[in-house]
Amino acid sequence: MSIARPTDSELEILQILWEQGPSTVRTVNDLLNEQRESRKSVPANVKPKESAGYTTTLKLMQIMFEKGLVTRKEEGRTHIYTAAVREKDTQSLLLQEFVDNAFRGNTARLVLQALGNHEASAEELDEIKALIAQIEQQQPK
Amino acid sequence: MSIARPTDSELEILQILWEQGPSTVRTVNDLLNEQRESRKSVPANVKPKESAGYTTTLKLMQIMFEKGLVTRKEEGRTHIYTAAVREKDTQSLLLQEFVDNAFRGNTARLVLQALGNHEASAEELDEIKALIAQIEQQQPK
DNA sequence: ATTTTTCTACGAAATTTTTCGTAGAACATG
DNA sequence: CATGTTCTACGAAAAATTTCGTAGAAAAAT
Repeated sequence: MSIARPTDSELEILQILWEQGPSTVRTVNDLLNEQRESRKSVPANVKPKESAGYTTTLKLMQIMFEKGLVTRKEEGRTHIYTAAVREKDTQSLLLQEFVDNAFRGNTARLVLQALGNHEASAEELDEIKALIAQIEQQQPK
Repeated sequence: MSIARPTDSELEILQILWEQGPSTVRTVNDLLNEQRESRKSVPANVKPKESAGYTTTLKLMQIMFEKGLVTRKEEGRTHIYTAAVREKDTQSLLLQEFVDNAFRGNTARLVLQALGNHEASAEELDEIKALIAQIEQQQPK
């Protein structure tokens, strides 16, 4: 069986687990709401979500457990949740899907669009140039 | 009022309108199902959709009309639909949302990931290098 | 002139995703 | 120990998206 695709809400929780490491529902819920609060001011944000109730987050994490997106272990009365999928792998999966849906599989156009929209720093550009050079090296011609 | 965000199914229809230009529901539905049929063989495809019934596509396009994603004009008994949003603008919107959700706004990482996953051709790489050079020119240092 | 096909409109079922209320157990606090 | 807080479990409502059935008008085919 392959890795289940996380929904948007599930992804939000995974982000926190990746960043924080193993956490309780309480911690995840608190951080989630902090983030949502601060993102309200970001102009580029289309539809900022409201603060999530505790049981909402709990239920989501239980579903993620069933799907195999997270593992958990009992620590006294509470559960400690850990991401069961790697950030890179998940991003790769979602990116593949996204480039198919929105760019018809044309990765180059996505990259160009991303670079075009975005105020790229010199460091970022250097990083990208380095990667390109590396790819060119591997597949010469 | 801002541009409504298309759902996945709506995006699929927009893709066809962008590619074909103004079309009837019949045409869109036929092409849609052709595409879905051929995509079934693509291995990277997670959950290939089934063939869509005619009224399903009709209903979707009616909804898109209400949302302002498409315009239409009567041509005898039938309607000719036209995309009311530009492909670039829509991609830009969706990309912004995606990079926020899946990469926490880190565009550089998305670009690196995209280049890393993808078998980039020399032409694509050249194109990207050219754009980078251009950006560096505009914001020297 | 019937019958069959092809449209639109539209309500509503089916699905998927998200949110929440309630209940009961464990724990903490006074 | 009584009271209030904090857990999990779980059903089910709410919301968002997708799919489809039915009806009626117009057009095409027989």
